[in-house]
Amino acid sequence: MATGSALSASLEDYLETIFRLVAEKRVARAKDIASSLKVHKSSVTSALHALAEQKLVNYAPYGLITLTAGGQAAAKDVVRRHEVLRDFFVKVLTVPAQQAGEAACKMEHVISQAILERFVQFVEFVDICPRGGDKWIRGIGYHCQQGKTQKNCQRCISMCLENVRTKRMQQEQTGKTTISLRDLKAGQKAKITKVRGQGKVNKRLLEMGVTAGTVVEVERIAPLGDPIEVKIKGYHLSLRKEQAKDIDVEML
Amino acid sequence: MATGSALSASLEDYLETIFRLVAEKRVARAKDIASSLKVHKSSVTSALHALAEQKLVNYAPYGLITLTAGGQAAAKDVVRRHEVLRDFFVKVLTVPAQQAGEAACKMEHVISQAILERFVQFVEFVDICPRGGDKWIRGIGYHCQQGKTQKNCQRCISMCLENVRTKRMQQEQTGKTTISLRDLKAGQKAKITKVRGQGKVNKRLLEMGVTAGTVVEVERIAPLGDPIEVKIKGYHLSLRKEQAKDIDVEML
DNA sequence: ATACAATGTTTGGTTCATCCAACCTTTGGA
DNA sequence: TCCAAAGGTTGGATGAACCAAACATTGTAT
Repeated sequence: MATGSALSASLEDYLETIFRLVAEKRVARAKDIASSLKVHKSSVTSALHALAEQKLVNYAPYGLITLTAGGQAAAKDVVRRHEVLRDFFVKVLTVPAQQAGEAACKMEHVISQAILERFVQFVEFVDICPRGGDKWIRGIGYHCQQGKTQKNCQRCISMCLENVRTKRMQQEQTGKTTISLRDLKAGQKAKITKVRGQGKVNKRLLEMGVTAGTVVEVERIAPLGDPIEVKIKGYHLSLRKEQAKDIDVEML
Repeated sequence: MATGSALSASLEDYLETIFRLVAEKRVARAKDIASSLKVHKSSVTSALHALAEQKLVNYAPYGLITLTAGGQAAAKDVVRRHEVLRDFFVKVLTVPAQQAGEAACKMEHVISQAILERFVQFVEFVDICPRGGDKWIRGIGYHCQQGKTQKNCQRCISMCLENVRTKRMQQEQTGKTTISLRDLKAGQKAKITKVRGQGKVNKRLLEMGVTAGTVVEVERIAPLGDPIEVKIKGYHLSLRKEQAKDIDVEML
């Protein structure tokens, strides 16, 4: 998290691009970085020098370009800001994906930590609160595109209320509302109710934002069910089945 | 709107500051601009040269600093971006006013038109939709501050529904749901249902966003009820009583 | 009126971020 | 093996944004 001295917007862009390229093609080449960022190749060299000086990339002339541990962390932080913003634009403001990405690209460098967390919490709240939910979000979409509110705005609430009631009934029928994170399927969302693990691993989880009340979304589960990829507070996290077992959640 | 060539973030800041200072003290002095922006006074001089070259400020060495018509327009645009963002942060994300202002200051330079309008529409939607409203917003505040959802989230909906019903009954009792913008009091919000005026004045109104479906908020009414200051889509507008008479609205 | 303090401008220098052109390395064929 | 092209680097050069200190102007207090 603490990346030392603040990076310039430009260097953050380079870092982010290298991160994406490495994720995509295993290595980042100066030429690709240049064309991604639409700058001259010589600009890439200078940026690389600057990043190497701050120990964020492993750089040697004509050599392969990779991120150091610190660079990885800094890049992930930038990527997270990007994704949180893009998610918010797409999911809440219903902006087309491409536009959302472009906007996120610029805003990611200037958004403050506090506001960013609020965006995350906002999305979480919409997920959790029965007055929010996807029907409401669709209502926003309609409003934005048509410039007016849907006629059935009121009926919408009744439907929503009914949904809440139905869900509660289902929960009462199955008897338990709390299950383990391990038992979720890909794509499902849930709210964390308790983190039962102990020790330093647990502490690391807490630092990453895995705390009671947080909304977690399962992104992918590896073939044998072991590394479980989840998204929490805009972060992508990879959990072991062992860890997931000790996290209690409540379906939304 | 069309400000010609895009201004740099820095020049936008200077423009905005000059605008605020002029609004506040009638003249902008280099020293005040410098202290507002926390830059050296010599930087102000160079910025002023750049702005004068683009015909945005009236500048003569040692002379008074004022905005040209174009500068005024450009500055208003920046201020609008600032205010829309700040409003969103404060009203929707429940960020403390000062933080919201600081964040808006940075983001105002990089936000795209499209996203900005979405922010505006979002706030409008929350105003209009019975599922949104201030109770919901307070719910977000609670969620953000406490990290968890209010227990009475469901009860909240019922109350909201009741409010909607009550309001509808009130409207039925008074018999008319549509009144003139002229009849609103300061602080009241309403949704425009029809713009009855004609001619070029009307066209200008339409261009400013005074169209059916838009939410309007009365900010201030001058002593004799004539210039009515309203806020529409983040813009501050000053309307003559004559014009306001021809705008039909529906109380929210 | 004059001196001077407050304010504004110029000049020279720094740091970024970028480009261009010329110059090196590397690498994959012929 | 050798060499060309593809890729990467270096060394200016530019322009934006800034600062510090020297210099210029203005208005006002005596």
